[in-house]
Amino acid sequence: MAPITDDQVELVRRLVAAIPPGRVATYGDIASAAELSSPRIVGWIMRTDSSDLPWHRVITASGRPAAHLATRQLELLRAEGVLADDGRVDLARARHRF
DNA sequence: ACTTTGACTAGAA
DNA sequence: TTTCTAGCCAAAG
Repeated sequence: MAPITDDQVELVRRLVAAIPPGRVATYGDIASAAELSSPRIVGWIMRTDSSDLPWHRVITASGRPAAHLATRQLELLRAEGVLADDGRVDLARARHRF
C-alpha cells in the first residue's frame, strides 16, 4: 500500500472534527472511514496534531480513552453528556456512525 | 539503514 | 472479565 497521503491526514482530521458533541468514535472507525491501513496512524495523527480537534471524542475499541489521558478525557466527555460508568464509555449507545 | 516508540486492534488464553 | 500476543505503520533516534 502506498504511503499515507496528506489527503488522508486531512480527511482524518475532518472526520474527528465532524463528530458531534455527546458522541464518540473509535480509532478503528476513523481509520476505516479514511481508508487507512492501520488505526495506529490515527493515533499518530492525534499525537502529532491534536491542538485544533475534539480529540476527546476519539476512544479505543474497548470504550476506554488512551491510558495517559483517561482522567482528563473522561471528564470532558462527561461534560458533554457521555456516560462513562466505571471509566468506560457505552460504545453501543454513544458511538458515532459516519 | 536499523531499532525503538507509540493517543491501536482482534483474537487467544 | 482481564491480560497477553502478534500484526500493524509512520516518525524519531
